[in-house]
Amino acid sequence: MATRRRVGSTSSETRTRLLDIAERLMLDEGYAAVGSRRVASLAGVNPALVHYYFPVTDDLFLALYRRGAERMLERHRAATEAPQPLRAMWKVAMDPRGTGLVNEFAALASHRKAIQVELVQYGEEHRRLMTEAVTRIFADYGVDPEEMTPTQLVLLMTALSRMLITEDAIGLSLGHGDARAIVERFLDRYEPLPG
Amino acid sequence: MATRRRVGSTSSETRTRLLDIAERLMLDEGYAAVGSRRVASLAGVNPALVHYYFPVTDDLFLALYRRGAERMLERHRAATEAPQPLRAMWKVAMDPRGTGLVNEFAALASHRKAIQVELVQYGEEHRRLMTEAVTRIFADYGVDPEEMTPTQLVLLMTALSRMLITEDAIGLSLGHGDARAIVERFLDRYEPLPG
DNA sequence: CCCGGTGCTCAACAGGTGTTTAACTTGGAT
DNA sequence: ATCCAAGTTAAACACCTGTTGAGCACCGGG
Repeated sequence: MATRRRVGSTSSETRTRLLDIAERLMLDEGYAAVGSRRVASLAGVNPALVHYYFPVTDDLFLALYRRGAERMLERHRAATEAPQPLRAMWKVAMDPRGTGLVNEFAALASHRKAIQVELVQYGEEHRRLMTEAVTRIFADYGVDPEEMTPTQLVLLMTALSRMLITEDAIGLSLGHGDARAIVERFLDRYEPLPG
Repeated sequence: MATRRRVGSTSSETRTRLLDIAERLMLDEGYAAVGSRRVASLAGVNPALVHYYFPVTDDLFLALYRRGAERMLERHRAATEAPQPLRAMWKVAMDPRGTGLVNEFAALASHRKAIQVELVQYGEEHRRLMTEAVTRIFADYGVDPEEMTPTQLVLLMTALSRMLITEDAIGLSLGHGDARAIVERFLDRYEPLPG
């Protein structure tokens, strides 16, 4: 029963190429456009090859998600070590590629249980790490928790960046300047720019 | 050329039922699950009937979107006339059904131009109306624009409610209490509860 | 009484999808 | 020189999709 078939190695260049294509497809046309046949044809290979590396399509999505999540985690970790860590974190959050993928996966998770589980796991870990980092930074800066708690800044950045990026993608930008100012006024107070 | 086929009346009960089913499907399984055949089978009718009311699938999506958008607009307009209008607006924004649909359509718009156009139009009108209402309310309450501008409150509510509802839907709620407090602390100041 | 329109179905076309099975090719180790 | 394993393909199965053209059943107005 269920003699598992051969599966391609994780370090294969082709595998990476397939993931790159799937990622671009997801950002350009949404998760519904991603599938073994579509990815295969864009890569100029046979659909069966996609299944050689990703036996079922959920495996493709999961691999894509994990790769993106780990990159994002690493970028945020690096941000906490920057000279102005809060600004660096905000910059990472405002990256259209990273946050765009997160948005797409959030939509996908609504009807793919395997993705949902992974999303929640990573989401909680990510939030925990961010909050811990901001807690240290706030202690350093002497931020009054009555003004803003670490959790609040983290969720504020997350919510605003997601909305701004989603809306920018469809060409809606009414009030975006004001929205950014919510976070940036806070940043100006605790991490003032040289100018 | 293009002899347009017969199209069912807008006031038909069946048409409304089809829209209701499409809406539930969209909320439960995401936009990718919505289509003429799927909707037809859930309604227990022939797929051709769906095309009788909605010649092509985009028509279904557009009708669904317009209905939802108008309902949402009306609810928000009613909220501005409530005794505590800011609280009422926040309550409307935090309704999972309405905001859930908005989220799903935002994802859909990325690869359906017709939807995108409609979404931007409605989005801008909605935001404008909300901002005007809040401007009047702020003038009434004497809110210092240094503390918060009307636009900022509108976008803050929108961004936070979208994120909270999206995440709740997949079972991620870390820090949500703190996030809600960002808005609710402001509400407490200007629209204090009786207790 | 029949005529026209409305609601609805049947059956099909044309295409897309995920997935599997077997087999081919190629390059390195033995 | 040969054997094996990895990368890759061709072909097919089974299914789901949007969409259409013709035609059915019914019902109210002439």
